[in-house]
Amino acid sequence: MSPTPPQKPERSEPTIGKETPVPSNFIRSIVEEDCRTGKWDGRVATRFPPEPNGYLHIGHAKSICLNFGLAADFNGTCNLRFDDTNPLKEDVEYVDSIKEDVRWLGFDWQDREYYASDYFQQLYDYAVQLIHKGLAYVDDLNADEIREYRGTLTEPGRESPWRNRPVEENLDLFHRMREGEFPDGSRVLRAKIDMASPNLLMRDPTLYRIRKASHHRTGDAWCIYPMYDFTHCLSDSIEHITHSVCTLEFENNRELYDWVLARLDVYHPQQIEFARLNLTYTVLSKRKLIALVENGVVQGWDDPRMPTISGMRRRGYPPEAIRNFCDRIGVARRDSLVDFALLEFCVREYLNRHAPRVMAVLDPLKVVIENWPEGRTEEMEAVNNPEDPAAGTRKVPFSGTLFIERDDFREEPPRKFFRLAPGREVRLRYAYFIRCTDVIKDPDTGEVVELRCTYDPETRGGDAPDGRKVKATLHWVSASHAADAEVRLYEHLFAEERPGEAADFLTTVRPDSLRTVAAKVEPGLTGAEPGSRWQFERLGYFCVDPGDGESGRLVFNRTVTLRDTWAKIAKKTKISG
RNA sequence: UGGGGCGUCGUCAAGUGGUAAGACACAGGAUUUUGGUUCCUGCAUUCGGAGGUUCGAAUCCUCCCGCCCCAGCCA
Repeated sequence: MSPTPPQKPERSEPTIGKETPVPSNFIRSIVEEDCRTGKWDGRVATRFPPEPNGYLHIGHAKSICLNFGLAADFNGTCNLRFDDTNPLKEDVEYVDSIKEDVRWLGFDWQDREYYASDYFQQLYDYAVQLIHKGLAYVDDLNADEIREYRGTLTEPGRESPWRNRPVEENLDLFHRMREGEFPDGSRVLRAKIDMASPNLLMRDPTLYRIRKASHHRTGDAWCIYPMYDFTHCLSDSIEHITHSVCTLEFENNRELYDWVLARLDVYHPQQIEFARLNLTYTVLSKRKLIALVENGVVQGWDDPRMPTISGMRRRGYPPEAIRNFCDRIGVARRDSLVDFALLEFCVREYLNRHAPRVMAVLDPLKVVIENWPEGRTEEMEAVNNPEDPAAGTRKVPFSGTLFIERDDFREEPPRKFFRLAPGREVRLRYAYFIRCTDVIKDPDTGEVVELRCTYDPETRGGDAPDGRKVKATLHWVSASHAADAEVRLYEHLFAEERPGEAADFLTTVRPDSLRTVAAKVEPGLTGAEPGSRWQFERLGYFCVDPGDGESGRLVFNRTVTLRDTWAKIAKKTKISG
């Protein structure tokens, strides 16, 4: 007998459009006002400027949705620009993953893929201009000395002895820095601003440093590299960005950007800062995420427990849900910690409407129907998605030997436990009512190893002609027809709501964030497409692992559980599940 | 204790002088062949605190308190 072919799995088509209108926020208001007054001639040009030194995470998604969303809604453009000014930390692996993730999230930068490294010559020329104007100088102080001279939060800094070198000497030295005449760390180019500024970033910030390292894009063409602050504001200027949206910690840098752009007398975008995203039970700092990967706490950047876009993709989070989440959390200037439950809500909301239902038993308990005709198999008709009539129905084989969920049986049922127990009758979804007549245990361990039941032939499909009711409906799988699958059950990676606040966040990692079980799934799932998303009825949403499904093995990652009212009752009444 | 920011429900978040939206979470209840979904209902007499201005303040003023960011040749 050939099993029903897999249903059409739920898959996301990348879309640029919004599912629901985006709630407004102070940045949209500014953009709206600027369009109204014609401040930028009605132009809206944003950009998403990642450094290719790590994978994108949900915090980046907030910025991506904001910047691309602004562009889409105001008929503008959003550039993808890599701020790749530090060859020591950056790599093409990261630029590739970033592009893939932005695309997967549903955004399109068309031909506007830029790299700060493409501006190196122009940036160099700008630096020379500053030197000409007496606004930048080559400093021979080393890193330690520069730090000493900088002063502290409460004390002004001191001027470097090299600060007042003649322009010609600075020009010559800077040129020779570029030519590779000096070793790494021996000299830097600094802006000549104000060593007594209360804003430390204005105390003669470094503009260029010597780094004889090859760059993933420019190779060995350069041995001096511009600093982020100098590069970033000028890159925005070069690209004629109108609204340079960034996170709050760059507010202090704005004074420096204003200084650079004003002294160079170039196009001057408007910077607007917003609060970065923080999520409960997770960390979002690049440093900490790298630590998780490098310490082997997780299996890689795309481990389903990671808050990275690639991790969430592998976990089964649909891009639509992530976008919706980003729209719901809002954009404001106050520090915030968003409840992870909101993300899960968005995931469930989307998956409820789109994921086909299927039956799978994660912790199988054998059930033998004693009055079932020997060798008989029936095809039960099951609804693919009650939320979507167009999803149709499928056939699921039923026989006299089944598996049900071990959690669905209790020898001594506690109060409010509606599921199977000795003598009790329940419904098997889309099949028959069954009644438990006997419990078979392992004589040594006392563990329940099998249930003997009888079925009522009158209840085919799940309704009793005599109108009698049952209080529970259980999912099941026919033992001889079921397919084997490995199912990975994920929990939060961290035990603490704010792991980042622990002295050592690695100590808050849960040892049980991943549990792997051998499950029995309905035969139609055989050959399910990698990345496809399903609802295992009564359990949760699961996604076929895109990577580990080779050699015909079926591997599912649990995306998120269904809301579980029983678990809440059980917990509340101190009944262990 | 220099400078820059921020403080509205458990968590996000509207509100910009006229008498506290919405969402998540949570708690009840209805419907249900997923203890799912859906649907009702409840959930800030109060906006970090104290004064003041005003007929009227979360919104204006003053002082105070708390939290975040900045001392990379990282971004």
